Amino acid sequence: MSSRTDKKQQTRQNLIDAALGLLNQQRSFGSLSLREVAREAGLAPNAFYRHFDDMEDLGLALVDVAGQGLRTVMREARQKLAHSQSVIDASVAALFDHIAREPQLFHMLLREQGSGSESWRRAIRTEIRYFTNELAEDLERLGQAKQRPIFDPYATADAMVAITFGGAGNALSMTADSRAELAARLVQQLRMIMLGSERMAEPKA
Amino acid sequence: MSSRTDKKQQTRQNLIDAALGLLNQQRSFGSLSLREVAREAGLAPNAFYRHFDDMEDLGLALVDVAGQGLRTVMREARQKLAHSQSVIDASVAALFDHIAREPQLFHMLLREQGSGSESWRRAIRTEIRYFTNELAEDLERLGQAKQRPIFDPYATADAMVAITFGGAGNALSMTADSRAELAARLVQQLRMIMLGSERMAEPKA
DNA sequence: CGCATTTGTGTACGCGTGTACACAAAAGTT
DNA sequence: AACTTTTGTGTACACGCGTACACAAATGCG
Repeated sequence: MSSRTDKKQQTRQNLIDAALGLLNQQRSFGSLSLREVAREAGLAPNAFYRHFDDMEDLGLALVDVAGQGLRTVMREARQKLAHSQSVIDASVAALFDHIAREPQLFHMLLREQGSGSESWRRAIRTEIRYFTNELAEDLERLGQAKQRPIFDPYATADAMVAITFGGAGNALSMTADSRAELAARLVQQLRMIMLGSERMAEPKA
Repeated sequence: MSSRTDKKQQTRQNLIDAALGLLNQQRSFGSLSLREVAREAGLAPNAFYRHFDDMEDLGLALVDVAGQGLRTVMREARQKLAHSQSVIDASVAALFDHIAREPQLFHMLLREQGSGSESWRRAIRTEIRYFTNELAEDLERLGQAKQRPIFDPYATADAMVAITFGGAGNALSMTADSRAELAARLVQQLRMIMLGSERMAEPKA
């Protein structure tokens, strides 16, 4: 069975890839047209409706794909952790690798948090919160292991994520060299947050 | 003289206001049409060209307006500084005031950093860098005054700006209550950065 | 096989778009 | 007062858009 199901999945994927292919610094998802995406995917405009209700529906699918990719990166970063010097170095390196590999997905996730429909924005925020929560747990566990607890793990993780994603968003339109500089500065900034959070957790103060 | 010049400036301003009025969470600047803006401003479509070359030109004007507003807020924050407890509290409060007062301008500046033409993005980045540089100077001066120097003032200021603007971007789609919570967390996070930066500047370490 | 379902095509529609052109009314200039 | 310049209008065009409808080809199922 499922020569048909397979093919359907395939052209669905083609539509997703087509949309991603059209996204770059100049173009936001909101400016893509249904016909444009269908054309890019080699389909008649009407065939689009066999796979998605409308462009918003496609957009939600894209957020989903991007979110899965992000979570994969997190896992990779944790695996590398054992062999690397610090969580921070490993995480930043993994993230920047991912960005270099699939910039369009990040473009979506980072740069269109503020546009689009309500459900669209909520989906993106959910993905990022997911990311933040897992980092918060990591930080807390790590702090206990090191006997150096941190202050308000969620706020700390949130700050780190904000810095990292903000930086990553800027990295999208940079040369490889500038990216390396940015990554180095990011590491410093994350260290500041880490140290500051530890300091704020110290008794007395 | 200049009954004409005045009137021209006036309708130009009308076009700018019309564009801002059309911007909200759902609508990005890139999705506005020339006709739409002209309509909102009570003008025939063609009259648009008497004031701007095209929509991109209008966009650059908007960035300019937003940037001026931002710098004004900075100055206000510095003036309040003397009467307030900390730079951080004062700055965050001033910024959030401004956001509540003119959300559309911030929507533009914060949420469309990553879309639009090259010149558009560069203009926005320039405005933010301006902001960051002035903060860096403040931090350095303050550190010397307190005998508590900070580490790499620019990187520190950059981290603070990233956090603040990231938070401010999220605040745009929040209720007043949530905003207050967010502002409180922001203050904590900025303190972390401050403390961490001071720690990193400590000799030996 | 024969019929039903699914996936995709072609045509057609009404609409909003950017913008070109010709023109009107007002303001500035001499 | 006679002119030029500036600001805005009205009409018109070709285009891309979303989507409705009728139909073709392939696949799945009895």
